[in-house]
Amino acid sequence: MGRRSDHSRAELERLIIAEGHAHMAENGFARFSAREVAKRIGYSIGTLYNVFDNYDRLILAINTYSFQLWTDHLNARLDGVEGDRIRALVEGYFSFARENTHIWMAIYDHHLPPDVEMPEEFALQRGELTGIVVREVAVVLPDHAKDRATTLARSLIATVHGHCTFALNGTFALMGETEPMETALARVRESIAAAQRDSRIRTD
Amino acid sequence: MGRRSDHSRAELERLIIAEGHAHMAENGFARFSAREVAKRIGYSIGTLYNVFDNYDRLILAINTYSFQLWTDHLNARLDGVEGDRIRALVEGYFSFARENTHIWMAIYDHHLPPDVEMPEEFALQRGELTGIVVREVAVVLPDHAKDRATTLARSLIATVHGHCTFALNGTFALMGETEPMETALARVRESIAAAQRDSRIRTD
DNA sequence: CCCGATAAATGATCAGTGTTCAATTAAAAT
DNA sequence: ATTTTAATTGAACACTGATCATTTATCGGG
Repeated sequence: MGRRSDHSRAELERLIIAEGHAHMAENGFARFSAREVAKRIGYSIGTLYNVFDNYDRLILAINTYSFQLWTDHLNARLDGVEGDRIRALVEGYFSFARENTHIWMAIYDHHLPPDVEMPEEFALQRGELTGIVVREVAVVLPDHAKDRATTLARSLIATVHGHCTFALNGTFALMGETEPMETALARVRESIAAAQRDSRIRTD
Repeated sequence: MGRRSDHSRAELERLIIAEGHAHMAENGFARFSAREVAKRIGYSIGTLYNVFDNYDRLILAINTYSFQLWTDHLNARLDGVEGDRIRALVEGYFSFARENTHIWMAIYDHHLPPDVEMPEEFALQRGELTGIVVREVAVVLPDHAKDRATTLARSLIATVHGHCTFALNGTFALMGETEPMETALARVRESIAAAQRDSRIRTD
């Protein structure tokens, strides 16, 4: 058939991402299939490849959408929390991963081949999550240490990420660790406290 | 052909792992192929599937071998270091990952399906790496806190792992972080210092 | 109203994958 | 020499990502 008025290019793109996302949630990265996504949306593989011209760009779009949901999840968790916003952040990181295991893992299971590049718009969307953390870390740092917020935030994300990874991939279970989230939070607290102390020394 | 005297079962197994490991190092998890490994060792796919009766068990064997090399790498790095053994540990973690990117990533790219279980021997081999870290962490903790070494070590491995992951998968580059290893070491130092302080308080 | 022009959608086709298993082959036992 | 045993094979199957000539529908102009 030719042009079908029931779906514009943009709509089709969103449809593919939505259905691809659902398929990823159900099957995970290893069993994901572009053909299956095509079936789900009721189009042929050809059409899917017209919109996303290769597998990696499709996965990239789906994973970027996951980042969007993750960002929303974090913001929702933070909204209205007056006291311990750092805890809310760590809990939000973990709970999204726990409630969307396949989705979360797919983000890190996929590695861009060197010949495919990340669209800038995607990189920006992914960066928003970092932005949230940077802002919250900045709040708990003393004035004279605010400039360290970005560096520290990136590192704390990595710390929490490592704990979250081991929690979901079974490494912690194998090691005997039973409360990964609380452990991650403890590490984050220690590093923030150290940063607070550091700057106090320099200010006194 | 029937039984060929040139390779015993055990030898064949080692040959497959060795050649599979080399193939993994060259191509990475996504482009790894059992067929290609069969070609490399000069046997048919059938033979390969007689030794490792599915793909996951083959990858499991290759990745466990990687853990063995990683453990050796860490021990070599630690050997003779009198002063800063914690730094040696973190540097060893990173340098192995950096020098064996595909190999290291494959360990975490592969997820065991629920119906395939990890052989106990493999789990033990993988646990040795943790053992090294636990011992070294115990050394720097005061006597009254030695019992916390295991818990803390697991958490510190996760911390370093998170930083290493972001260093290799491009997340840190995207964020602007340029010295992931030193950053990871800083976090580790803070947490060890906190553990040392904690126990001092309880002992005073 | 019809007819090109344009754009969207198709699916057979290709090269590759993991996996299976009846058939083959070689060695060992009798 | 013959049977038994075990290792090895590779064609076959159902799938995958990717391609692209072909078909199909819509639209603009005569």
